[in-house]
Amino acid sequence: MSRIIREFFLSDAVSVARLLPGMDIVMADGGIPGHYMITETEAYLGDNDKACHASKGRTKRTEVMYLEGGHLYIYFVYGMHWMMNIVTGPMGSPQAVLIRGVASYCGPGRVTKGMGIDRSFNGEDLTTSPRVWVEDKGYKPGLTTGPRIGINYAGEPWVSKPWRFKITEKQL
DNA sequence: TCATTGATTTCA
DNA sequence: GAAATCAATGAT
Repeated sequence: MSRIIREFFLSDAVSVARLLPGMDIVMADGGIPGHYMITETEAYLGDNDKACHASKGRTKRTEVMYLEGGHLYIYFVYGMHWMMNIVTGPMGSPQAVLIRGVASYCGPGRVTKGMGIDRSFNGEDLTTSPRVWVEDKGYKPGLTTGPRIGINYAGEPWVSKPWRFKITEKQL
């Protein structure tokens, strides 16, 4: 096992988002145990990025994004779906990588549902938590980049930033 | 394509 | 306190 160290998560969100696809999220206790390969991510650059929740200012919900990289940011949208993000960058820099997809699951809402994640994982530290962490399996998949989804409200130039990263080959 | 859904945020 | 918002999904 090779848990990703904190240093990795202290990079900027775009760099982390590029490297995460192909790695495994390992769920131990507290959720549905298993390995979940990340297949799709999106980068959110906090204060610079109008598409990021934190760009509007620090609130109770977004304050997790201001922690240093390696923490989970779990939040609820549309009354149905939990979204899973990994905070990146140093303390005080609200960046995060949204996990849009993992192997065997389709959309972002399904990720957390399938893994059994709930709000108790908000603020979880991936570098020290005994129940969830990320492993690098050494798999370097081909990646496709594209604009992010569901952020039209952010306006240009954010809507067209190629900050979405997806494994080229269809995994199932 | 459209209705549903509920935590969070914002306004009075 | 009450209303509007929203990084989506599933049914139609």
